[in-house]
Formats: sequence, C-alpha cells, structure tokens
Amino acid sequence: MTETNQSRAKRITRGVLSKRTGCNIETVRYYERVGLMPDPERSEGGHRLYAEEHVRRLQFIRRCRGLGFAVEEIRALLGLVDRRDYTCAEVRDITIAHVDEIRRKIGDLRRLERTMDAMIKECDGGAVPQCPIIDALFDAAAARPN
Amino acid sequence: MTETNQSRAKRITRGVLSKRTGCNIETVRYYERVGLMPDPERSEGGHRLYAEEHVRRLQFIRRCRGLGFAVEEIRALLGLVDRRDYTCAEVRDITIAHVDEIRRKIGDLRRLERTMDAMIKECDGGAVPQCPIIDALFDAAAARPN
DNA sequence: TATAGACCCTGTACCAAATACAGGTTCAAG
DNA sequence: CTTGAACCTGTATTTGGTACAGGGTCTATA
Repeated sequence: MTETNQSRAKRITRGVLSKRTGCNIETVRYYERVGLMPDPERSEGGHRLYAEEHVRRLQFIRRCRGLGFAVEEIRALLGLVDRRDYTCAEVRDITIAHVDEIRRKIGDLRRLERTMDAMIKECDGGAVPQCPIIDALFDAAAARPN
Repeated sequence: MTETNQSRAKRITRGVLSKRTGCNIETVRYYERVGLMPDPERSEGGHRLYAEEHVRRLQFIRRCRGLGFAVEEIRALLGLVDRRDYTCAEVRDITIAHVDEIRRKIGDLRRLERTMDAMIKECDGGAVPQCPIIDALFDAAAARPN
C-alpha cells in the first residue's frame, strides 16, 4: 500500500516528462498555457511536478497533433474525456470532420501539383533568359489552373 | 508621346492597386515590408503611388502564393526576374523543389487519412461512454500509423 | 474657399503552434 | 556547502497575413 497512496506516488519534473514523451520542454509549458495540460502540482520551490497520468495525457496530445488535429480539436476531445461523459458518436463526429478536412487539403494539393507539372512541362530547362514558367506566373490567363 | 513619358503615366493609390489585384490592402504594405514589393513613389503628402508594373508584380506574387510558393521562394523568383539574368533552368529548379514539397505533403496527408479511416471504422458511433478512437489515441501501440 | 468624408499614413497587436532566449532561482549530487 | 544542471517567468520570434487606433491627406461638392 505504498505506491497506491497518491501523495506518495513518484512525481517527475518537466524535463523528464519532456524526454519520456519526446515533446519539447517549452511545448509542455505552452500546452499548459493553452489549457491542454492542467496546472500541475508544484514543489516548494515552484518546480512543476507531474505524475504518470500527465505522461499519458501528453502522449495523447502529441499523437493528436501528429494526426493534424488542431489544438482546438484536441481541447474538444480532452474536454469529453475529462468530463467522463463522452459518447463514441461525439468522438466520431470530431474525427470525421477532421478527416474531411484532410481530404479537402489533399484535393487542393493535387490541383496545385497538376498546375505545377503543366508549367514544368512547358519549360525545357534551357540556359536562355526566358522561361515559360515566369511567363505563366506573370500572365493571368496562362497561370490560371484548369 | 503623352503616355510613354514615365513621369506623366497615371499613378494609382494603394486602395486601387488592392482592388485591381484582389489583394487585401494591408497585405500590400506587408509585401513591401518583406521586400516583395518595392518602396513605391510617394505623393507630397506621403501617399503611395503605384504604376501598372506594380499591378503586374502584385498579380505575380498573388498567383505564386495561390500555388503555395513561400514568400522566400517568391523572393528568389522575383530576384531572378529583377536582375534580368535568370535562366529557365534556375526557375525550373525552384519550381521542381516546390512541387516535390507538395508531393511530400500529399503523401503525409494520405497516410493520415488512412490512419483516421482505420480509427473511424473501429468506432460504431454508439452512445456509450467508451470509444475505440479515444482508446487508440491514448494507447501508443494502437495509434501508431502502419 | 471651406469642409465633409473617403482614403491613406504609421505603428502596433493578433492569429496558430510552437520554439528560443535572457536573467534569475531551485534542486540534487558530491 | 558548492557547483552546475535543471528549472522558473516573461517575452520575442517564426509565417503570412489581418486588424485596429489615432492621426493626416485628398478630392468632390456646397
């Protein structure tokens, strides 16, 4: 019954939390400021003291960011979890909205890719001071993506 | 020979330049600050006075931004044009580097899309306070994209 | 010519999502 | 007890703009 007592559970510093999650140490403070991480317990001298749950929470945040979720979206997900009243449907809505956004971005980038490819194909890469890419960019009609 | 004289050519204000290019009026000042647009001629009272060449230049910049070129890349392109010594090959290099970057982003987003789809498929959208998406995000092994 | 009001001027603050740094304090090992 | 690593706070920087305050200018009309 030594480790189950919360006040006895070992606490870690911000540096250790940072190392264990691969999250930049300054970013931890940033997540605290924007409300993704809670105000942690402090030592007598004012140093932040974290527990295992914070490691898990920060990993969750980092994983979400890695999947492109905005801080605002993560706040919504964590809000559901923190209130312990989330339903699968709510989480699914946020996730589907996010994947829709990803698909939109993919579409946008593919259109750019096609336009750029067309411009590059026009250009022979020669050494002359004249280039159809520059012409296209200076000329409204030519540069407009199909 | 009235319009060919540069000092007699009609000048336009920042507001008109903004309207003719569809570029936000504040953004014109921003492009000046970051060196994409030149310091323009000024009226006696200090108002910016632009000529037709600036309309074309701003359209070029906007078109490049629309294709996702960074300000730094546009600076490079305009630098080549301004020095009048660019070759097709130089322009092509910048453009190919940019399209490569676009392809990399598309690849990244597609991987995200697959991961998100997999998570969504696991979730039945039910009303219970338990969701495999949340589980996946909290659990390192499950959330790691294949 | 006076004046209204549309337009423009500058400097500065703000957005996301971090990251970096300065200048000072605390912690822990030896 | 000393040393130096780690930590503290507040603020600045990044990208590509956008927005606003508090003034000055420009021009059309009375």
